[in-house]
Amino acid sequence: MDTPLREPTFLILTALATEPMHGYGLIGEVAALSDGRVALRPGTLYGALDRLVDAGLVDVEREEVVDGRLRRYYRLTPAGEATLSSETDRLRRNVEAATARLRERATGATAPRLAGGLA
Amino acid sequence: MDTPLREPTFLILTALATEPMHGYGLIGEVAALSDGRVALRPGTLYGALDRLVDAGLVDVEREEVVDGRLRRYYRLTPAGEATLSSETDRLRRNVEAATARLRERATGATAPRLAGGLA
DNA sequence: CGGCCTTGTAACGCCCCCCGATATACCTTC
DNA sequence: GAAGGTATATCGGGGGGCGTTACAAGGCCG
Repeated sequence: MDTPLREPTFLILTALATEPMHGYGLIGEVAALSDGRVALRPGTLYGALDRLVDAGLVDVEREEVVDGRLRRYYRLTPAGEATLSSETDRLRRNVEAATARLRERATGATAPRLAGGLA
Repeated sequence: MDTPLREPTFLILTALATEPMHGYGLIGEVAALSDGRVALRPGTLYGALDRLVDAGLVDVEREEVVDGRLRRYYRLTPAGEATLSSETDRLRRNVEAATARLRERATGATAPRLAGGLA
């Protein structure tokens, strides 16, 4: 998994950063994190969790049965924390670059810094 | 296009925010923007540009022939600027959420705010 | 008792991205 | 002046994450 994380995956890791949660609970947590913008469906969620477990970014902390339903609790691994951290940095740099250029544009500036500069 | 932009597309829009550029030039500009992390290949670039033009986020400003080679200059449209702006906001919120949780975790805090804490 | 809620499973298609190969016309090199 | 490299754009194949839909199974509520 050297591909950059997509939004659903990123938010799942973020949700798990605080404390372990079970799959279905993540649906609500991710929705809360994203102000309701990202509404995960089961197919998306469990597919992503399986991939994350395969990649070693997340593991199963425990399973319990509540009211006859299985609850499987997922937890962020140290590798998952490292990945979330570096992905966050990557996104932050992109946000800063875009913000700078949008601001520059808004003020009508006409002096590009990076453009075509270094071959 | 209500799907979130992926990184290559996002960086292309960011590169175009400063001034119109031709396709091949964008390869270098996106590389510079991302500190060399994102090295677009022609197939990726032009595919993305075609999709962006179809979506109305980018249009062709002009074409010129230099040294017998065609240069097609692409420009950010108002819709493209709006999209880039809102995408940037979205990313910023994600970055802030992840940063907060990672910091909370680093300091060993055990008081989640959003999480279904009372389970 | 019947229907809804909760939690997890399974199968299928789409779309974006990645890559490699190709076309062409200059410019350099010998 | 022919051969090869460079700049610029095009085309087609393939893969992986995500969305979607349907389904299973057992409690709770009316």
